Amino acid sequence: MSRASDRAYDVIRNMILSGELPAGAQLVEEALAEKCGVSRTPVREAMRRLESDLLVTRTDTQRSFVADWSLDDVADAFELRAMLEGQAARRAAERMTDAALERIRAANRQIGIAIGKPSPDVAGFLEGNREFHAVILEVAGSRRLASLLVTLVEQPVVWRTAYHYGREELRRSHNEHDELIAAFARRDGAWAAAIMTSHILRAYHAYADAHGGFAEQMHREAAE
Amino acid sequence: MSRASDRAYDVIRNMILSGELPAGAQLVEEALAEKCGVSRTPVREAMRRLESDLLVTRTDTQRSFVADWSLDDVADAFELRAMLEGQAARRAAERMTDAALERIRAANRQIGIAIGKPSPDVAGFLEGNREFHAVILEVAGSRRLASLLVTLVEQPVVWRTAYHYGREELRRSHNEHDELIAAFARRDGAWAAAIMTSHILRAYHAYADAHGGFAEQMHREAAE
DNA sequence: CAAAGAGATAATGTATACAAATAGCTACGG
DNA sequence: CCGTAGCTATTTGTATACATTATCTCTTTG
Repeated sequence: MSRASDRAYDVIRNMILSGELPAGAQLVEEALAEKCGVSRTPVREAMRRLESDLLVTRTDTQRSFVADWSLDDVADAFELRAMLEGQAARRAAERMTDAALERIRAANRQIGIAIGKPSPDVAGFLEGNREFHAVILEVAGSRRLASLLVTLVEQPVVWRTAYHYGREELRRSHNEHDELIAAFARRDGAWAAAIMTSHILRAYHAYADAHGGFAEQMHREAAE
Repeated sequence: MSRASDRAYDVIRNMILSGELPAGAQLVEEALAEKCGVSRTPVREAMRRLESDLLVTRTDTQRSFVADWSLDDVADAFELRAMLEGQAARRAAERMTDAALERIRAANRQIGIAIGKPSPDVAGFLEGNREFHAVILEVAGSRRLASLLVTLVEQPVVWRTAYHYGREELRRSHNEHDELIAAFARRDGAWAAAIMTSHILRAYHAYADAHGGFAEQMHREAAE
C-alpha cells in the first residue's frame, strides 16, 4: 500500500462498501483528498478506478456520486455473474489440476468449519468463499474473464448478501461447493457450469427474498 | 472533444488501433503528451482508460506497453463476446420497441448499400455494423452488460477482422443481421441469442482461418 | 409571482514542478 | 570474459497553483 493512489482507492472503496458513504452521496475530490491524507491527484485516479468498478457514477457534467443500485440493477448483475462464473467453472473443470483441486477442497473445509461453529462465523465463510472462487478463476486461465468478473463481484450488495444467510443457507452453499468439487474431479465442464450458475442464482434469490418487497429498505439503510 | 483527456484518449487509441503504435511498444507519458499537444495529466487519465479497455498493459513496475494478444487471447475474447452479445440480443428481443427495430433495420440497410458497391466499402460496413450492435445494446438496457462489452469489442483484432472478409462473408453477415431482425420482430429472445452467438463465433472463425497457422504474422505486421 | 440572467461559489480539468522509483550503463573485481 | 555494484538518466508518482466549467442564489423584469 505504498502508493498514495492505492491508499485512496482502498479508503474510498471501504467507505462505500461499509455504507459510510451512502448510495447517492456526492464524492468531492478535495474532501476525499483530505480524508485520505493525500492530494487530489491520486484521489482522481482512485475515482476513475471506482467508476470502472461501477461503484461510482458520474453525471454528464462530471460530478461523481456513489452508485445507486435499483433492484433491477441487482438482478442484472447477478444474471451476468451467473453466466460468467458458469463459464469460469466450465473452463476450470477442463483445465483442473490435482494441486488446484486440493486448494479448492481446503477452501471448502474452511467454510465447513466457519459455519459449523455455535454462531456462524460469517467473516470466515466469506474468506473461504473468496478463496474458493478465486482458485476456480485462476484455473480458468482467462485474463479477460477474470477482469470482467471483478467488476461484478466486488459490489456492496454481493458482500452484504451473505449476512442475510441463515445457517441453513450457509450449509446449502457449502454442499453446492462439494458438488462443484465432484464435477471438477470428473473434469466435467458442463456439469460444473450448471452447478455454478445455479449456485449464483440461488444466492440472488436469497437476497431478493430478503429485500424484494422493500425497495425502500436500501434507501433507509443508505440514509442513516 | 473539448476536454484534453478525451483528445488524448482518442489520439492514443487511434494510434494503437491503426498499428502506428505496434503491440509491445512502450508508452511513455511525456512523449504521448507532446504528440497530443497536452500535458501529462490528461495523458495519464487516458492511459488508465486504455488500460481498463485492455488495449494497454502495465508491468509490475508501472511501465505501460501496447497490449500483445496471443491467438489464445483472441479466442478467449471472442468466446466471451459471443456469450455476452447473445445475452444482449436475448434481452433486446424481450424489450424491443418498434422505433428501435426501425433503427436496426436502417443500420442494416446501410450495410447492404456498403457491401453492394463495386468494391466493398469496408468503412461503411463497419459504421453500419457499429450502429446495429449499439442499438441492440441500448435496447438490452443493462448498463453492466454494456460496460463489459465495450472492453471486448473495442479491440484492434476485432476491427481488423472485417478487412479479412471477402464479399461473400460480408453478405453472409448482412443476412445474419436480417435473421436477427426477424427474431427481434417476433420478440423471440432465445432465437435472437442463438443467432447472435453464432454470428460472433462465425466472425471469430473467419479471423482464425486467416491468421490461424501464422501466429508470427501478427508480429510481422506489428514490427513494420 | 414566475422566469431569466448575472454574479458569486464551488467543483472539476490542466499544467507544471518536484519527488520517488526504475532501468540502463559504466567501471570495477573476480 | 562475465557478473555485479553503483551511478546516471529516464520514467512515473504526487502536490500545488491556476483555468475552466458548472451550480446556486439573488436580483431584475415581464
